[in-house]
Amino acid sequence: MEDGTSRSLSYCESTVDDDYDARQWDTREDCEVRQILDRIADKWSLLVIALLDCQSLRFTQLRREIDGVSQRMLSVTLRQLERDGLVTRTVHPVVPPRVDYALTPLGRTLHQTIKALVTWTEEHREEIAAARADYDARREMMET
Amino acid sequence: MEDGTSRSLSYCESTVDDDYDARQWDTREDCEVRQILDRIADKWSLLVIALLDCQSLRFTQLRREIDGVSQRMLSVTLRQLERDGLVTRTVHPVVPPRVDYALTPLGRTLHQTIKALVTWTEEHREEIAAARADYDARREMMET
DNA sequence: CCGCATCCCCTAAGATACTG
DNA sequence: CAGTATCTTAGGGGATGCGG
Repeated sequence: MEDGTSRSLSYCESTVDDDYDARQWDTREDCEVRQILDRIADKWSLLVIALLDCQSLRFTQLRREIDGVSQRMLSVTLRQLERDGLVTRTVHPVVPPRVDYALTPLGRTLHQTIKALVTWTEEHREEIAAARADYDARREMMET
Repeated sequence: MEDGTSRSLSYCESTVDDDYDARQWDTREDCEVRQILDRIADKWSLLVIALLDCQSLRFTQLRREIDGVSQRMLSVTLRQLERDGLVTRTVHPVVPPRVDYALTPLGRTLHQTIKALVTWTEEHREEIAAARADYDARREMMET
């Protein structure tokens, strides 16, 4: 886990307590936290995890539920989530083929957090819509 | 807000309480929740909000903190966050110019949720790393 | 038929240079 | 210093193919 660099401030819950630095965690692009964040904060990953709560869903079901996803991106996203140990992929050797996707226990812990994000969005969408309208109106004023 | 379609299940906090359907919210691509989610779950937006906790930061400070971001994407991201009412942009008319970015009260409520996501990532990064190694090892086995 | 992998195309992100 | 304008590149969408 340790790399050789001198800047080893990765995830410092650390000694500094009252020094409220913005960077409490490693912000380097190649750091593990950033990589994982980039993955789970992904547009499609988020939706997949949000949908796979308790139930398991088939590929086509997910495709139907997640409006706008291409089969390629869904495939890639599921593969990545499987690799990260967040989703299980179960192939049923039947005709026509049937593949079920479900959350792992680890994925289910993440689901809680994701759900909080979705809930936040639902609760504040009107405020955001208002802010956007306000911003756009202001800009229109400036233009003229 | 209402569109004419019959499928009006957008954001049903609704009557159903124990019916645990996967799709409790509108999954349509053009729906407001999806649009906002795509914005705040964005790679760079997430990091900006995570960094702007209590303090305000200047453009260049953010650029330094967020390793790997281009000035273009940082600029675009900040503009979007400002439009969404999550971030304030304060221009100080001095030479050299100074622009401070800070979270709005609304943005601060989102920060809590974002922080939870970062915390989750930090807490489970070893599990994910292990899952990845396991997955890769398996695939290597299959190949040979 | 379903679940993908592969191809091609195009938009959108990244790097660089330039301006108020 | 804090951005915009320009060019390049790579990642995502759409169609096709194919194995099961």
